[in-house]
Formats: sequence, C-alpha cells, structure tokens
Amino acid sequence: MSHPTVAPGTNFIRNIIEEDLASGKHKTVVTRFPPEPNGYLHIGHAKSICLNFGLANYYQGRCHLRFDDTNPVKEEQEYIDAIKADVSWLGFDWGAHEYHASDYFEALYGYAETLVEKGLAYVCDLSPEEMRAYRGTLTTPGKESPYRKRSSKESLDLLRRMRAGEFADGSRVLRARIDMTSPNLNLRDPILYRILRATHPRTGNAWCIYPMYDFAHGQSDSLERITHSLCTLEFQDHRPLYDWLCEALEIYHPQQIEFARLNLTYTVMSKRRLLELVNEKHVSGWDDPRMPTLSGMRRRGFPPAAIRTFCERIGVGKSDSVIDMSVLEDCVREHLDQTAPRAMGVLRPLKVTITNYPEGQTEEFTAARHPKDPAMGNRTIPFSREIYIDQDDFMEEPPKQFFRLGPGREVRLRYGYVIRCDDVIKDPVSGEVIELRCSYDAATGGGALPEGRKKVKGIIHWLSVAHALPVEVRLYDRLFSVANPAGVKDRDYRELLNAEALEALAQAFVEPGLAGASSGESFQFERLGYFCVDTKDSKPDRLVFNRSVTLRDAWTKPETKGNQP
RNA sequence: AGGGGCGUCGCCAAGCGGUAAGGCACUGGAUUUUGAUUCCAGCAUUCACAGGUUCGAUCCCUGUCGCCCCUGCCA
Repeated sequence: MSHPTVAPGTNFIRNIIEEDLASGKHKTVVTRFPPEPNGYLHIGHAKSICLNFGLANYYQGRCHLRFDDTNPVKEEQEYIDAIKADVSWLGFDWGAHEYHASDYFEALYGYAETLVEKGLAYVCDLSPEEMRAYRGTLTTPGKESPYRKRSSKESLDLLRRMRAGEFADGSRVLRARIDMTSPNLNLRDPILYRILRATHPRTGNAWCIYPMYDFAHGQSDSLERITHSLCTLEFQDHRPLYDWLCEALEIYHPQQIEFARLNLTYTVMSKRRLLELVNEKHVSGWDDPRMPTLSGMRRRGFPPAAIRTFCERIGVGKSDSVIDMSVLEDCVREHLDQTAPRAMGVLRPLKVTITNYPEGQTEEFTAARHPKDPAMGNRTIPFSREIYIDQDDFMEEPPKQFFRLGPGREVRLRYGYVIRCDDVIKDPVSGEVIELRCSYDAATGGGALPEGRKKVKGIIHWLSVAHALPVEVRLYDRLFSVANPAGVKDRDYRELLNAEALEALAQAFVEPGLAGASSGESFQFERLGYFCVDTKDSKPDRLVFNRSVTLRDAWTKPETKGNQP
C-alpha cells in the first residue's frame, strides 16, 4: 500500500498485535485513521497517521482513511480535501480504502431500529436542560427519564418520524437504555441520534438526524472489519460504551486501544485554538509556517520523512507527555543535512571593500554543492572587490572567544581568500557601522594556506555585491514564547505568542546560482540554517525563502537560544 | 472510598521476576575551508513513596502520594 517507512519501534500496541497474531485472534491487521473534517491536520495527527499506517504496513495489513463526518455544522469539503493532501504528502497511501462515516448513515440508522426493537434504545423527549439535570453528577447517580419506559413500538414510530423530519431540531433524541446510575457517565443512557437540520458536505439534506460519535465510530470500525481501533486517551471512558454497542448489536467487535496524544513545547495542538489563530489573523492561515499543522510544516520546508522519523522517535505510550521541540528540529536537520544543497546567503548585509583587489576584476571560486555528496556536483561563486558579509560576523569590540571579523582581525572568506579588516567606516550621524575596508592575501585563494602562514580560525560566508541575487528571507521561530502556552494559568494563550516568530528580511541576498530555484526547494545557507523557496509568495524574479530551522550553534550562548523552560 | 488512566535520567522511552536499551538535551574531546556534519567519551547503584511476597522485584501484592481525563443533543 504505502511505501515502507521507518520500522516501528516496540510499544504496547505492537505487543498487543503480536499476541493477537500469535494466538490466532487475527490473521491480518486492519487499522484506520479517522479524522473529523473540521480543521487541518497537525503534527499530533501525524503521530496517529504514522502509527496506524505504520502498523498496517509493518504487518502487511491495511489502513483505511475514514472521515468521521457526523456533525455537519462543523465539517467542510475544504477540510476533507486538505486532509487527503496532507496524508498523501506525509507519504501514506490508503489505496481504495477511503471511507466516510456518512457512507454508513443508512446502515447506522438500521442499527438504531434494531436497538429499539430489542428494547435497548428509546426515544426521549427531555429538553437539553432536563437531560442535564437527569444525568446526575460525577459523584451522584442520574435519574431515569420518564420516557425510558416507552414501548419499543412507540419509540420505533417516533424514531421513524424523527427521520422523516416531523420534529423540530433538538426536540427529541434516541438514547441507549443502559444504566442511569453508572459511575461512568457515558453509560447513563447516552444519546445515539439527534435531530439536526444542517447541510452535510456529502449527504446534503438527505438527513435531518445524525448519529453521535459513539454510535458512528465503533459501528464504522465494525463495518470495515477494523481489528485494532486506535484512539487517544480521552476516549478510554467511552470504551465500555463502544463494547456495549457492539455486543448489543451483535456485530463484529473491533478492539479499541488508547494511546497518549502528542504535545509539543512552544506550540498548541488543539484544533479550537489553531482555528482561533487562523480566524483572528494571528497567523496568515492554516499553512502559516509557524503553525504546527502539516500544511504549515510543509511550507516551512520540513521534509515528510523528517516528520515520519519524529513520530517514530517519540514512541507511543499511555502517559501524558510533552515532547521537546528540539526533537522535531533534530529530525528536520538530520534529513535536510543529507539532502539540501549548500549555498551562501547574506541576511543582514554589511558591505566590505577589498581595497587591494583590482577594481573591475572578477574571478570565480568552485565549491561543492554538498560536502559529503559529490554526486550533487559543484557550483561557482563569483568574487570581486566589493562583497557583502553578514552583520553578525563583525564585532567592533569582540570578546576573545569570537573568531570572526573585528578591527585588525583576519578571517577566511568561505571558499575564498583570507582578508584583514583595516578600517571601520561609520555613519557620521548614527554611528552605525556601514562599511568595512579590508585587504586580502592573494596567496590564500580557494582555501590555500601558504607555508608558514598562521591558520585562520574564523570562516565566514559572503557574496559579491555585483553578483548577489536580492531576495526576501523570512526567519521563522517558535510560535510561542513559553514552553507550555496552554498550561499557563491566568494568561490567555494568545498573549503568549512569540512576537519574533516571524521576521521578514527584504534586503537579503543569495548566490546568483539560486536564481532558478524551484518552488519548495530546500537549501542550506552555510552557517545559517536550512531555507526553502516559499510555495506561495515566491516569484521567479523575486524569490522568497523561508527558514525551516537554524543550524546547531555552539557559539550562541544557550540563554539566547530561546530555550527557557 | 464517584469512575477511568498514568507515574523509569531535564524531555520522551524500552523493560513483562534475574540484577536499568535507545533518542533528544547537556558536558568534555578528535576531525573539519560551515563555531555545521561526523566521530569518540560522560550523563539513573536506581525505576513516585512505604510496606509485603521471593534466594532475588522497575517488573507480583497491599497501602499512600502526585498528575491527567470524564457532568456537549462535539469528536
């Protein structure tokens, strides 16, 4: 089905599957990824996708993509399309197995009549407020609805008329007859069907009653012969109901297994909050590169393979956990380091004049596209009298540990000459350093080091002013300024957004060789990080690069790296 | 005594009665024309705590403590 991914590590779910296969309970593994199309997929969904598809692949079974579309007021076709695109991009193929809970509406309704006929469900006329009052509380039992004693015959008639549209929205519901005194609230005669007049993305106005999650999910699993139904921890309390319904209906009974959802530092994972960030324009959209959505990460330049590696690396368990963002960043670097061609880019240009280099002269240096992959070939980099270096690579009063450029200091231009800073030119008004006047050592070209010459420790990137390609670079960082924005008491998470998560640099430059870079293509800007051509705003004559992630940096002090707890 | 879960290194996570894998982070050091990569080395005498069973317990039993989830006609 899908191309092989990372071999799954051992975890409690695999152990269960191994036992089921060994005991003969199952001969094959059938899983499913069941998104509700009410938002875009995020990295938390990726964990579930990789788990479900990964398990199916590993055991040579199959994994279905099933939309849990039972609430038409929140669901949209746009989300269905986006979800499919994201799952494909992540590298998984559901083949012919695309399903929708709405495909089963007729079958589900049939199950409802069956339950009524068996005396296991009834139509209840309590109002929502009354229903709440009758439900009891966490510590006190509920009360039975007066409609609970309704005959099967009457309930069946009412159910059919509910479907026929004879009653107003919210006026009646179908309930399972279980136990109003159960300590598990989900078993206090849960609602199975509600009356709701809303246009469904797929069934249009064919229905005015819709099944609840509990009466759709497990039944869909059963119809599809899912062997292992994996869901997140908050559904643990629903499992007794899942089981009760399969038993009551006497249908194929899949096994529900719960695992902990993913939490990542410096971001939020709830669809509600992500939707708010989009609607309130805190970000440019679901695919804003700062978002933890798959579409955001795609635009940010994260390779799908890196996300798969990440999902494998974090493991699967049942304890609430928060994964450090550095784990994801490491996965991204790991993949990009191997695949991204190198190039030089100057983010905040500082002009340098090589005073002893002939005016009008140009020469070209040759450099490998990748230090470890000769197959990627070479590139040529033009050099001339005036170059740009990054402002960060010069300090007027450098500390001893700083081995880049400073007054009177020497530094090596990557792939080029060793230069010495002779003069620092400042703006007479602002005092800002606006130009450096340096001299070069002609004997050091292309990395050469003449006999007896002291080795230069610092190496910096640069670009010839006359040849540099002007581009826009967008520096992205973590969305929030605190590790757990959703967990900060008395502060709305929106107040904790990292104002520096996006910095657009309109005056940046890159090697002329990048002129033809294609949309989405990734490069490593040497010494800076990985950058990709933005898929939305970049134009052939005005490239826009997004920073995917910085390089590891042993120089920048830890406290300035944004790693506070 | 509402119910359901969870508690192994800063963050994840293996482990399933025989004496604590691995990853991230961090700290040293080597290589390096990216302060990158790579490479070596270090990093839990201890598994929430207290008892018990056992020759032996992170793994079994009992109790305690801590954290998470559950009172939508959401999923």
